[in-house]
Amino acid sequence: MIKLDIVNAIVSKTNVTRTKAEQAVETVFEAMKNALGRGERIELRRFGVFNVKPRKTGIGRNPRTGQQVSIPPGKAVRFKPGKELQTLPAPASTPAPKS
Amino acid sequence: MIKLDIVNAIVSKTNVTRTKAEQAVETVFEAMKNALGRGERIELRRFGVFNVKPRKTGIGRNPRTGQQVSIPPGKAVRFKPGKELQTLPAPASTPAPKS
DNA sequence: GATCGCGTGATCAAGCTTGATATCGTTAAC
DNA sequence: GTTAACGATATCAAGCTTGATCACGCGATC
Repeated sequence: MIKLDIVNAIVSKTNVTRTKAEQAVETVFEAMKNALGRGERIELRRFGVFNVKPRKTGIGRNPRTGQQVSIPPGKAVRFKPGKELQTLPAPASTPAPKS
Repeated sequence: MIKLDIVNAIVSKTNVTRTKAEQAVETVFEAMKNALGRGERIELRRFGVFNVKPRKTGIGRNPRTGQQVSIPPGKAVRFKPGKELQTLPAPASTPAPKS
Protein backbone atom coordinates (compact mmCIF):
# COMPACT_ATOMS: atom_id res chain seq x y z
CA MET A 1 0.00 0.00 0.00
CA ILE A 2 1.21 3.46 -0.81
CA LYS A 3 -0.01 6.97 -0.21
CA LEU A 4 -2.01 6.99 -3.43
CA ASP A 5 -4.06 4.03 -2.20
CA ILE A 6 -4.94 5.92 0.94
CA VAL A 7 -5.92 9.00 -1.05
CA ASN A 8 -8.14 6.84 -3.24
CA ALA A 9 -9.79 5.36 -0.16
CA ILE A 10 -10.58 8.84 1.15
CA VAL A 11 -11.95 10.03 -2.19
CA SER A 12 -14.30 7.07 -2.40
CA LYS A 13 -15.38 7.14 1.24
CA THR A 14 -15.74 10.83 2.03
CA ASN A 15 -16.66 12.35 -1.31
CA VAL A 16 -14.09 15.16 -1.03
CA THR A 17 -12.06 16.23 -4.01
CA ARG A 18 -8.88 14.39 -4.82
CA THR A 19 -6.88 17.54 -4.12
CA LYS A 20 -8.37 17.84 -0.64
CA ALA A 21 -7.81 14.15 0.01
CA GLU A 22 -4.16 14.47 -0.99
CA GLN A 23 -3.77 17.47 1.29
CA ALA A 24 -5.45 15.58 4.11
CA VAL A 25 -3.18 12.57 3.84
CA GLU A 26 -0.14 14.76 3.58
CA THR A 27 -1.28 16.62 6.68
CA VAL A 28 -1.82 13.42 8.65
CA PHE A 29 1.71 12.22 8.21
CA GLU A 30 3.29 15.64 8.37
CA ALA A 31 1.55 16.31 11.70
CA MET A 32 2.72 12.96 12.99
CA LYS A 33 6.27 13.58 11.86
CA ASN A 34 6.28 16.95 13.56
CA ALA A 35 4.95 15.49 16.80
CA LEU A 36 7.52 12.70 16.79
CA GLY A 37 10.19 15.23 15.91
CA ARG A 38 9.25 17.04 19.12
CA GLY A 39 9.56 13.79 21.01
CA GLU A 40 5.81 13.64 21.43
CA ARG A 41 4.06 10.32 21.86
CA ILE A 42 1.19 9.58 19.50
CA GLU A 43 -1.60 7.35 20.73
CA LEU A 44 -4.24 6.27 18.23
CA ARG A 45 -6.69 3.87 19.80
CA ARG A 46 -7.09 0.60 17.93
CA PHE A 47 -4.27 1.49 15.54
CA GLY A 48 -1.25 1.80 17.76
CA VAL A 49 1.15 4.00 19.65
CA PHE A 50 4.22 5.77 18.31
CA ASN A 51 6.83 6.44 20.94
CA VAL A 52 10.06 8.34 20.78
CA LYS A 53 12.77 6.80 22.86
CA PRO A 54 16.37 7.67 23.47
CA ARG A 55 18.55 5.54 21.30
CA LYS A 56 21.28 4.16 23.39
CA THR A 57 23.52 1.52 22.05
CA GLY A 58 27.21 1.44 22.56
CA ILE A 59 29.00 -0.36 19.80
CA GLY A 60 28.04 -1.00 16.22
CA ARG A 61 30.12 -2.48 13.50
CA ASN A 62 30.79 -1.49 9.95
CA PRO A 63 29.98 -4.71 8.09
CA ARG A 64 32.24 -3.64 5.30
CA THR A 65 35.39 -3.26 7.28
CA GLY A 66 34.51 -5.09 10.48
CA GLN A 67 35.59 -2.00 12.30
CA GLN A 68 33.78 -1.07 15.47
CA VAL A 69 31.84 2.16 15.41
CA SER A 70 30.34 3.99 18.34
CA ILE A 71 26.62 4.52 17.76
CA PRO A 72 25.85 8.13 18.62
CA PRO A 73 22.93 8.97 20.89
CA GLY A 74 19.75 10.08 19.18
CA LYS A 75 16.05 9.39 19.15
CA ALA A 76 14.43 6.24 17.96
CA VAL A 77 10.82 6.10 16.83
CA ARG A 78 9.01 2.94 17.86
CA PHE A 79 5.55 1.77 16.93
CA LYS A 80 3.54 -0.52 19.10
CA PRO A 81 0.55 -1.96 17.25
CA GLY A 82 -2.81 -1.52 18.92
CA LYS A 83 -5.05 -4.35 19.93
CA GLU A 84 -6.54 -5.03 16.52
CA LEU A 85 -3.14 -5.26 14.90
CA GLN A 86 -1.69 -7.35 17.69
CA THR A 87 -4.12 -10.16 17.27
CA LEU A 88 -3.61 -10.85 13.60
CA PRO A 89 -3.76 -14.52 12.76
CA ALA A 90 -0.60 -16.44 12.02
CA PRO A 91 0.71 -15.74 8.53
CA ALA A 92 -0.59 -17.90 5.73
CA SER A 93 1.95 -19.77 3.67
CA THR A 94 1.32 -17.46 0.70
CA PRO A 95 3.66 -14.47 0.52
CA ALA A 96 2.27 -11.07 1.31
CA PRO A 97 1.70 -8.61 -1.54
CA LYS A 98 4.64 -6.34 -2.16
CA SER A 99 2.73 -3.23 -1.26
CA MET B 1 -0.76 13.64 20.03
CA ILE B 2 -4.12 12.05 19.54
CA LYS B 3 -6.55 11.67 16.68
CA LEU B 4 -8.27 14.95 17.52
CA ASP B 5 -5.00 16.83 17.03
CA ILE B 6 -4.64 15.38 13.56
CA VAL B 7 -8.22 16.29 12.69
CA ASN B 8 -7.56 19.84 13.85
CA ALA B 9 -4.46 20.02 11.69
CA ILE B 10 -6.45 18.97 8.63
CA VAL B 11 -9.26 21.43 9.33
CA SER B 12 -6.80 24.32 9.59
CA LYS B 13 -4.66 23.30 6.61
CA THR B 14 -7.16 22.11 4.04
CA ASN B 15 -10.27 24.12 4.90
CA VAL B 16 -12.57 21.09 4.78
CA THR B 17 -15.34 20.64 7.30
CA ARG B 18 -14.56 19.01 10.61
CA THR B 19 -16.82 16.12 9.72
CA LYS B 20 -14.94 15.47 6.49
CA ALA B 21 -11.62 15.76 8.29
CA GLU B 22 -12.72 13.21 10.88
CA GLN B 23 -13.83 10.86 8.13
CA ALA B 24 -10.54 11.32 6.33
CA VAL B 25 -8.45 10.52 9.38
CA GLU B 26 -10.61 7.54 10.18
CA THR B 27 -10.21 6.35 6.60
CA VAL B 28 -6.42 6.71 6.68
CA PHE B 29 -5.97 4.44 9.63
CA GLU B 30 -8.76 2.08 8.69
CA ALA B 31 -7.21 1.59 5.25
CA MET B 32 -3.84 0.96 6.83
CA LYS B 33 -5.28 -1.51 9.30
CA ASN B 34 -7.00 -3.39 6.49
CA ALA B 35 -3.83 -3.54 4.45
CA LEU B 36 -1.78 -4.78 7.39
CA GLY B 37 -4.52 -7.25 8.21
CA ARG B 38 -4.03 -8.65 4.72
CA GLY B 39 -0.33 -8.90 5.42
CA GLU B 40 0.29 -6.07 3.00
CA ARG B 41 3.36 -3.87 3.39
CA ILE B 42 2.78 -0.13 3.57
CA GLU B 43 5.49 2.18 2.31
CA LEU B 44 5.07 5.89 2.89
CA ARG B 45 8.06 7.81 1.62
CA ARG B 46 9.59 10.14 4.17
CA PHE B 47 7.42 8.76 6.95
CA GLY B 48 8.22 5.08 7.21
CA VAL B 49 7.37 1.52 6.30
CA PHE B 50 4.96 -0.84 8.05
CA ASN B 51 5.71 -4.51 7.58
CA VAL B 52 3.91 -7.62 8.71
CA LYS B 53 6.15 -10.43 9.85
CA PRO B 54 5.64 -13.85 11.38
CA ARG B 55 5.93 -13.80 15.12
CA LYS B 56 7.61 -16.73 16.66
CA THR B 57 8.57 -16.77 20.28
CA GLY B 58 8.41 -19.64 22.71
CA ILE B 59 7.81 -18.86 26.38
CA GLY B 60 6.13 -16.01 28.17
CA ARG B 61 5.35 -15.49 31.82
CA ASN B 62 2.39 -14.24 33.81
CA PRO B 63 3.88 -11.47 35.97
CA ARG B 64 1.33 -12.04 38.64
CA THR B 65 1.81 -15.71 39.21
CA GLY B 66 5.18 -16.26 37.56
CA GLN B 67 3.62 -19.07 35.63
CA GLN B 68 5.02 -19.87 32.21
CA VAL B 69 2.83 -19.44 29.16
CA SER B 70 3.44 -20.60 25.63
CA ILE B 71 3.31 -17.73 23.13
CA PRO B 72 1.34 -18.78 20.06
CA PRO B 73 2.55 -17.94 16.54
CA GLY B 74 0.93 -14.96 14.87
CA LYS B 75 1.76 -11.84 12.91
CA ALA B 76 3.72 -8.91 14.14
CA VAL B 77 3.37 -5.44 12.70
CA ARG B 78 6.67 -3.59 12.55
CA PHE B 79 7.28 0.04 11.74
CA LYS B 80 10.55 1.19 10.31
CA PRO B 81 10.87 4.96 10.49
CA GLY B 82 11.78 6.70 7.26
CA LYS B 83 14.88 8.75 6.79
CA GLU B 84 13.57 11.93 8.37
CA LEU B 85 12.50 10.12 11.52
CA GLN B 86 15.68 8.11 11.73
CA THR B 87 17.92 11.09 12.08
CA LEU B 88 16.19 12.83 14.95
CA PRO B 89 18.54 14.64 17.29
CA ALA B 90 19.39 13.24 20.68
CA PRO B 91 16.68 13.80 23.26
CA ALA B 92 16.86 16.94 25.33
CA SER B 93 17.02 16.51 29.09
CA THR B 94 13.43 17.71 29.44
CA PRO B 95 10.83 14.93 29.39
CA ALA B 96 8.72 14.53 26.29
CA PRO B 97 5.09 15.66 26.42
CA LYS B 98 2.69 12.90 27.42
CA SER B 99 0.94 12.96 24.07
C1' DG C 1 -20.11 15.20 29.89
C1' DA C 2 -20.65 10.15 30.40
C1' DT C 3 -19.13 5.87 29.21
C1' DC C 4 -16.50 2.23 27.28
C1' DG C 5 -12.53 -0.06 26.55
C1' DC C 6 -7.71 0.55 24.97
C1' DG C 7 -2.96 1.17 26.68
C1' DT C 8 0.51 0.90 30.52
C1' DG C 9 3.60 -1.37 33.76
C1' DA C 10 5.31 -5.12 36.40
C1' DT C 11 8.44 -10.54 35.05
C1' DC C 12 11.12 -13.44 32.12
C1' DA C 13 12.89 -16.76 28.42
C1' DA C 14 13.81 -17.01 23.79
C1' DG C 15 14.24 -15.00 19.71
C1' DC C 16 14.38 -10.86 16.94
C1' DT C 17 15.80 -6.08 15.89
C1' DT C 18 18.88 -2.25 15.71
C1' DG C 19 22.78 0.50 14.34
C1' DA C 20 27.11 1.36 12.08
C1' DT C 21 28.66 1.70 5.68
C1' DA C 22 28.14 1.63 0.76
C1' DT C 23 26.43 0.11 -3.71
C1' DC C 24 22.97 -0.87 -6.89
C1' DG C 25 18.26 -2.12 -8.20
C1' DT C 26 13.46 -0.96 -7.26
C1' DT C 27 9.84 2.11 -6.65
C1' DA C 28 7.11 5.97 -4.23
C1' DA C 29 6.04 10.53 -5.10
C1' DC C 30 5.97 14.66 -7.52
C1' DG D 1 10.01 11.40 -16.69
C1' DT D 2 12.91 12.57 -12.69
C1' DT D 3 14.51 12.32 -8.10
C1' DA D 4 15.55 10.27 -4.09
C1' DA D 5 13.91 7.07 -0.61
C1' DC D 6 14.03 2.30 0.35
C1' DG D 7 15.67 -2.80 0.33
C1' DA D 8 19.25 -6.18 0.43
C1' DT D 9 23.66 -7.58 2.21
C1' DA D 10 27.64 -8.33 5.19
C1' DT D 11 29.04 -8.51 11.47
C1' DC D 12 28.14 -8.22 16.24
C1' DA D 13 26.96 -6.12 20.81
C1' DA D 14 23.11 -4.33 23.01
C1' DG D 15 18.43 -3.74 23.38
C1' DC D 16 13.58 -4.91 22.23
C1' DT D 17 9.52 -7.90 21.65
C1' DT D 18 6.01 -11.28 23.02
C1' DG D 19 2.47 -13.37 26.06
C1' DA D 20 0.14 -14.09 30.47
C1' DT D 21 -3.08 -10.53 34.62
C1' DC D 22 -4.99 -6.40 36.58
C1' DA D 23 -5.84 -1.58 38.26
C1' DC D 24 -5.93 2.86 36.61
C1' DG D 25 -5.19 6.66 33.21
C1' DC D 26 -6.99 8.35 29.09
C1' DG D 27 -8.47 8.25 23.91
C1' DA D 28 -12.59 8.42 21.51
C1' DT D 29 -17.40 7.94 20.65
C1' DC D 30 -22.01 9.24 21.47
